[in-house]
Amino acid sequence: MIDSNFVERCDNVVIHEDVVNKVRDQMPEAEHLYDLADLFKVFSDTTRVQILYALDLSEMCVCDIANLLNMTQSAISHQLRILKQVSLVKNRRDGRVVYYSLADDHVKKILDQGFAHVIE
Amino acid sequence: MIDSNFVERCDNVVIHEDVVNKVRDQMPEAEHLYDLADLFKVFSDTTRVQILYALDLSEMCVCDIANLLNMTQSAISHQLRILKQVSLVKNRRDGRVVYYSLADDHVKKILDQGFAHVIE
DNA sequence: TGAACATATGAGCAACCGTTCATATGAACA
DNA sequence: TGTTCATATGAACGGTTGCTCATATGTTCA
Repeated sequence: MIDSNFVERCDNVVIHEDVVNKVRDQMPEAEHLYDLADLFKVFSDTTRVQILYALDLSEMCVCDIANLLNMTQSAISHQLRILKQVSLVKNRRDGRVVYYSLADDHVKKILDQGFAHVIE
Repeated sequence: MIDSNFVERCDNVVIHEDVVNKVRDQMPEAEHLYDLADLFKVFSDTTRVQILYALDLSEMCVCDIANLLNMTQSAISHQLRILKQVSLVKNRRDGRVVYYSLADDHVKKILDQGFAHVIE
């Protein structure tokens, strides 16, 4: 039960001023939370999640991924560009073929943490 | 170095057929990955991330959150509805006031896992 | 060098999303 | 009971996003 005094009407100021002040003090920096939402945004598309899980199993070239997911080479390439921009995947060139793989195992940890919540 | 034979031209079938088949076998169910992307979608908005971090610090009513984040009561209420639909927050009513809190500590784990990646 | 091929990329479009605005709901208090 | 107030919600609008299509880039090989 919250016992802080009702300071003002809600549509003007706050109801529980002390609670709001306490939370405001302890909140992480707004910029960090903005970056955090941006990070999750990358994980919020089915195609990208599928790509990341595929790359966790094996490094793959663009064409293989396109065939695995039954999608256009262009669509996959666009998504890989996004994943690379935020350093979730890295790539290496071997002749004409470009192989992609996960940038680090942190990526998998984030995926798995969410996955655990989904399969329950 | 991947040593599988080049089976077909890329724009028709696959390059590394064995790799694609192996990955296809080991991939999590497509439906799970779809749900996973949907879960991350909820975390992919700054407003919702701020709400979740705030609720981790203290249960709060709609009006307090609106004031904390300097946003409309309506906007916050819409977002809380989304968070409740996917069971990330719960609420209790006390008279006219509705207090929201995190549904479980799994939510914080997902946030923190991402946060660790952001602040590095 | 020129043809073939894997990949990258820019423009454009349709679908989705988060906000605002107006209004409805539901509880308290006079 | 009627007014007040906290919250909920539907419609609408502007911005974002993921795909397609066309084309560019860069490497190989004849």
